[in-house]
Amino acid sequence: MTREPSPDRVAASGRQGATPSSVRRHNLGVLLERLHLDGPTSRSRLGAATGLTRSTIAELVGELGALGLVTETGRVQSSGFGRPSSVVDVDAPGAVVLAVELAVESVAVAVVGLGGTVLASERVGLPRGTLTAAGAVRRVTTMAGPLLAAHRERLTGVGVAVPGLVRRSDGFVHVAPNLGWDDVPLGRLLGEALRVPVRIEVANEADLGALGEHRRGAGRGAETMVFVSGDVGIGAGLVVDGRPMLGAAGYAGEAGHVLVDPDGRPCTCGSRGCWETEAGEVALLRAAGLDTTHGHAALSRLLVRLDSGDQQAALAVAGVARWVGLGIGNLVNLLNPEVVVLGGFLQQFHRHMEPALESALAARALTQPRQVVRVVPGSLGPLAQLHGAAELALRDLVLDPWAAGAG
Amino acid sequence: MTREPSPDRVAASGRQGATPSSVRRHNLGVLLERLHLDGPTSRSRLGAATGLTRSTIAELVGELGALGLVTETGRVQSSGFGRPSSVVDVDAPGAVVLAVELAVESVAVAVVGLGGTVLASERVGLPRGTLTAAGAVRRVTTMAGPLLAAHRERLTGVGVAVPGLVRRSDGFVHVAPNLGWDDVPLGRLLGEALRVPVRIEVANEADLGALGEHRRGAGRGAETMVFVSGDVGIGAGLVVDGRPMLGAAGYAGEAGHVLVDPDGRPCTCGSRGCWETEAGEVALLRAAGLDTTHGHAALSRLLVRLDSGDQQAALAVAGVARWVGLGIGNLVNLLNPEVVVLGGFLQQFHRHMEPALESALAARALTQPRQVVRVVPGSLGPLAQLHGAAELALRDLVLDPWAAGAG
DNA sequence: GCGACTTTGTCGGGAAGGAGGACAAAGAAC
DNA sequence: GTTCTTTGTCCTCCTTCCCGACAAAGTCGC
Repeated sequence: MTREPSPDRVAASGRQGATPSSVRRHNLGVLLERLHLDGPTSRSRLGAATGLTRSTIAELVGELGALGLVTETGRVQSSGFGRPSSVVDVDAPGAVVLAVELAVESVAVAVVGLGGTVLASERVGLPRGTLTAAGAVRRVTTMAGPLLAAHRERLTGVGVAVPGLVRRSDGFVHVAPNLGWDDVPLGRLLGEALRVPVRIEVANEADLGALGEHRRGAGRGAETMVFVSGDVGIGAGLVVDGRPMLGAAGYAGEAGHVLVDPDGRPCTCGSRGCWETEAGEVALLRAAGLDTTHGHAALSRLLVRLDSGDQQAALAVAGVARWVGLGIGNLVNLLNPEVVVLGGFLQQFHRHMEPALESALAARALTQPRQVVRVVPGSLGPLAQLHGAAELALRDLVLDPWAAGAG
Repeated sequence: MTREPSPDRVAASGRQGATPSSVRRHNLGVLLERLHLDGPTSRSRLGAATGLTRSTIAELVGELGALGLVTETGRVQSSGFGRPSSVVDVDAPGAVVLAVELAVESVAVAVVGLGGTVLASERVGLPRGTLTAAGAVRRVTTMAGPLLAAHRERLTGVGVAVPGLVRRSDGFVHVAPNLGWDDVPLGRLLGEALRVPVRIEVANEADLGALGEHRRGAGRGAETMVFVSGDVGIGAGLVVDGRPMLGAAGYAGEAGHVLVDPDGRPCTCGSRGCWETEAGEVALLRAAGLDTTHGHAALSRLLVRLDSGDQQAALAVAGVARWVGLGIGNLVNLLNPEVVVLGGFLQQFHRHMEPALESALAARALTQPRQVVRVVPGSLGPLAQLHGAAELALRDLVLDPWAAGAG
């Protein structure tokens, strides 16, 4: 019987001790993470960024190359003087993941490589409220097949975004109100249908949107960021100290159900005066006098009206924008983020909402934090969640290339 | 000219590479942190917790002993079988810090050693509103002198808790509304007055209360925790992934100024309907028909009434407790903490507030998170901030014993 | 009480990884 | 073309931890 690495050694919760071999793994991870997030650089810049010497960088880059994860291509003359440094970059198709987004009115699937390169993708629209769990699994399987064809060998993970409360450990969806799902073992179902020998990570849509915008979009480089996703409901994804903040059970970021008005309208959650009842899609459509049951189509009509200078529509949007600003003020006072990134319909309507939003925010947010916070629309649009799902699925590999690459 | 450790090597923001010597520093830190937080253990348990071997533990413990930070005393027979393991513990007076709390009605100073041992402490009460910045500095200096006498040699830091917005880098107090302070360079002033050759860390009172309760009190071991400090205002300190969450500018946790009622009373911050106008000390005293300007004394009278079964007082407290619960519901929905720890007057009144608070919370918090969150009174009482200040001041030493011990 | 067994501490040898310095290579500036 | 600067490679050395053997110090069963 071969001795496993002594289970009682791993049991403890606190920080672990470091060993020479863990140093190597750490350093490989640092290098790959940097390339993955910041794109190609020279070896010398890698050295400067990590504090490692040229000898070490050379050996580490060599090992990453042997694992098929990075390539060294041309040269760059960079800072004028001296010998040009050779450029090292991730080998995008060297390790790929399948990114999936299950949304209320669409399903999207993409194959994403290292560095966040989208190698192939497809999105299909659906009438709202028609996506069953079984249907979603079938659809994802069908769509993924051809996209994966060329990459099956190098598939290292699957990431799935779902608009609901998810248990990360096994991808169990406790509830997804806007899909009408309850207690769906999505991780297991997808595993059985996809038949891929890799881990399937399921996570909340707003959390992955936050991850996507933080790594690849408008929140890039921020230490602390809040992503506010305006879909049917409002959800938030939090990034703290550069890392996703999930909460004890993974349910952090339910900003839509923060109380903003004790006398407000009843909410689907059973309470009343929740932020999303005042600032959500339904509130916006109702304010504009539009049918509240047809989502994206109605929003598009509203956008057209705004662009054509419809004063009544502008007023309706400003009224909702005020509530959006008040709610963001709450987030700012509580979390003091560097940047607030807006997703979903909040991103689409940002330029129309900005004045009312900013003035409500200025009234609510304490003076000092107000000086630093920026509220910006996301830059990835509907791809934010897919990029987040890809980042989630790639995480193990990027943090520990040797362990993940060997497996 | 001696070469500094090459500044451009440290410039980068990302994760740094590891070297053999950084491994040693990391491991020393892991060991000391574990002893500091969890108290005395056997060498073998240290090994099991950190994943390091006996040989390594022996050498590391030896080095920590040589630095005067840990001691090996008796033995313990622990698990019956086998040779008893010798017990290793921090040497409490081996490294001490000065912990200071500047509050609205008192000033407290303590000398705290490794492991959180309070070696000496003193607190003096003050009439509300009489503490000037100069007065605070003078008083702290006077109080610290005799307390420090026996420990000056081993002083490694100073931590200061202030009820205001503080810039951590240099201890500049932007504003402390309840002290009536604006733009006070407290860090510099204390440095000039105390004349100690160590770093002076100034931080927000609620942030340090959170740190104290997390390391030594009711939040021990929690990965995610919210500390709600009910003083004149309401402030929160957040712990995320076991570490303090400060926000981009260090102003995170201003929960008192989260909007809970658009039609609420005007707040000192210039807005209206903030949580603290409905759930703060003033709201509580007003609801009970007491003078709102005498703080602690009035609160004590109210507590006496409650204990004597005064129905009117109980009703007034329940009314405020409802708002406390609603606000905590917001924090829970947003952050999904494992535990919410109440400090200040919220701790004192917890048993009287509990029913109304819990029922309001249950109505607001989403079902799922509600299953796991606990709302408990702090266990350190007025010492929470001092313990937090001590932890802050000891942090550098605990994380890197060699570097800090050598300095 | 005595031996068997178990766990812990110590010591010496070994391995892994990164640092440092010498040297060659590759361009820019003059 | 020469000089200067920076980069890449190679080799040796140093630090740190691991491993295995052995001694030490208890408990348990008889």
